[in-house]
Amino acid sequence: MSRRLSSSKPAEISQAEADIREQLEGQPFDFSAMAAVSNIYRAATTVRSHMESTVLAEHDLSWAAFTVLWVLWIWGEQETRHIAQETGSTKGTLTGVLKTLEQRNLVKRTTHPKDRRLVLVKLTAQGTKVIKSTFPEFNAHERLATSTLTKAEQEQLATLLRKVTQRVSDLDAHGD
Amino acid sequence: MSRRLSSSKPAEISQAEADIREQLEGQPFDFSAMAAVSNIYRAATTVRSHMESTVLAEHDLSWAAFTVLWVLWIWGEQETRHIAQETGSTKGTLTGVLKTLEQRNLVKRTTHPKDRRLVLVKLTAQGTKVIKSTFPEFNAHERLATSTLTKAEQEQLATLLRKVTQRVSDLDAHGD
DNA sequence: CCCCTATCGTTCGTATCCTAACGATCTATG
DNA sequence: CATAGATCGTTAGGATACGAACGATAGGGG
Repeated sequence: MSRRLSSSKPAEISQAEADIREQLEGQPFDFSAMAAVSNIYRAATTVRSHMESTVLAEHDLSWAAFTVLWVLWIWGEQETRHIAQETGSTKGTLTGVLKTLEQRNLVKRTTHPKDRRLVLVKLTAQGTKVIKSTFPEFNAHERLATSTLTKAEQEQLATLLRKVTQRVSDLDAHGD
Repeated sequence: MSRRLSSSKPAEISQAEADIREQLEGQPFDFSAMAAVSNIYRAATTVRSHMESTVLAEHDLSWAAFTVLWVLWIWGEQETRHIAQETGSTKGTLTGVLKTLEQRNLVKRTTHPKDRRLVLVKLTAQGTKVIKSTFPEFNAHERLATSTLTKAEQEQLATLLRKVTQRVSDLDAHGD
């Protein structure tokens, strides 16, 4: 929500909490839940924009394009709908990304031989080359980004985040 | 990066790691760093879209508009540049958001009396009413989203994320 | 007192991404 | 077989956000 909730100075965070409680005039509210959500969002935008302006810019790839190449690289030829699931983007978005990637000769689209509604996507030799050279650099930046955490903390961070994602997905699905 | 890295099934995550290592052909890479970053991004988009489609849609507010109102509510009248810092959006984006909010009579813009380059923004009575009614509901959803974590885990999550954000900000600033 | 530089908010062009509507294709049912 | 319903990818339109360029304003140095 606000930079102050992501501050590295504990005093500033405490002060922010006090400021909020003052405005709320005694109404109950969950500060730790708010701090967690705020920081998820802040960290995500910070990391993403860092990646886009460094590694991805060098290789002229958008975040979405990189993710698509990566999924195809690791798991091979995929139907468009599965790529959408894996990358977390919608079909509509994917159409545009795949169009661009195909124009740049990084992926190849073919209609499924058994079901002509489906489209199969796979890396070209050029696409394989690009992702093979981009990924190690990308991962090096991920390593840098998390280098102030111990390995155990990195794993704990991922675990906690999975629980949040899972919980929200359940809420969206069941609507309760 | 991929849904599989955010899976709630440990076996699926382990399998994903194995698949990646296979493609990498022995090249070293940092899985826990990747898992952490992937899950930050996944959690952020999941939570944000949940908020936008529930609480914020009901009150007809975008994520950015909500954040602006919240900052003004807690910390009072602000210069535009400070709002940009707090909310983490650019000046250009903010101009648009503020324009919309002002048209809806939720905020009021005035030029700074001492420095005519600056624009001061504050909530109107209507704006105060809107954020006062929206925030408790927003916070309730934040509480729901993090309800599978203990309070200590929520705090730990925020702490770890702050370290990542801080680290990446430092990287961007010093360029090393 | 007058430029030179810096800073602020706005504007404009561009990129990304989502939703809704659509046509093509497949499948189940009778 | 024929047809109704479901599913897939594409398209079109709109919302959001960023960065660069710009005009207005302020403050320091000669």
